[in-house]
Amino acid sequence: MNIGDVAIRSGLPAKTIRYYEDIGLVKPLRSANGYRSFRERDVHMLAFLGRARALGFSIEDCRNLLKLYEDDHRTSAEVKQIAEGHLAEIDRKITELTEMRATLARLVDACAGDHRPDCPILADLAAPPAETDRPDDRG
Amino acid sequence: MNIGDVAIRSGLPAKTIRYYEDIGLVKPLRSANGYRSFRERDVHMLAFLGRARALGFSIEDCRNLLKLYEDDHRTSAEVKQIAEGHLAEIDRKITELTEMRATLARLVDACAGDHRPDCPILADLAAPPAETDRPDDRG
DNA sequence: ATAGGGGTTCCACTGACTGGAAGGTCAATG
DNA sequence: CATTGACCTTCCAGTCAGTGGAACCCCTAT
Repeated sequence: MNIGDVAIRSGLPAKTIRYYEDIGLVKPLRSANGYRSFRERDVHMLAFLGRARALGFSIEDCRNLLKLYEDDHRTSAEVKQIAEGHLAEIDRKITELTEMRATLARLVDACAGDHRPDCPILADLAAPPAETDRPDDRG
Repeated sequence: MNIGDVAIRSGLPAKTIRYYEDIGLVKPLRSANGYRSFRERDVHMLAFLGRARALGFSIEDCRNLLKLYEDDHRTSAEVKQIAEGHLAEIDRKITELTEMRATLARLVDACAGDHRPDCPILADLAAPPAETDRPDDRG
């Protein structure tokens, strides 16, 4: 099968598939005319990669997951460890974004958004208020 | 002031400060020996940039925010628009990550994580279950 | 013969830095 | 006066996961 058909069947752009070959994730055969020739197994692997990437796994995670997938002697513990690591990373990102969101939403809320130049958003970026809510907070 | 002191005062690595000069965000003077010479205003701008970046604003957003900050004729509406755009982007990312998290957590939960090779995580990546919960679903 | 719709390689670019090499400057010390 | 060490400089390469484009080859149909 040529790359165009594989792109359709795997849902990945042809460019991405070539890139995945470049970095050794798939190893399609070559036809006499130099075209890549994909077997069913390759298409399957590419679809696997597409789904793993959609879940946010890094390419290196994908490489390891694929290796485990192809390994009859794997243990589910190995797979789970990768997934848990990624889950922790996702949680870290969500936390970070949620904190950003809270600050930003507060500032946006405080901003009139009118024709005047006064702006709490810029004021905060220029010099965020010290945390002196409580009288005893670091003096 | 030399770049090392500015790095300490602004909280940004010297490398980053040089990069910010490279892309035109700050324009420090130069001493006779070729060293960058930062004024108070430069330090102030770099701290501003550091806080804007910490809120996740892109460099281009930062550039525009800084321009507005320095512009007496700005309107808070312009600032608010940038912030709201960024807020929407953050929300988009949180949504995306939350969806990934849900799927991944379900799979991790279903995985025994033991010595056996059977693994629902790999099974899902290989071929996610079709959405045929309801009998009439595209069946 | 030519047009088109495939395919190929290779290079450059993205964002926002970061690491490192090779070398210049300066204050303090022996 | 030479040297050490901490600072500074520029420039190049790498990160991550692709994406865009140029220049060119292959195959089929007309």
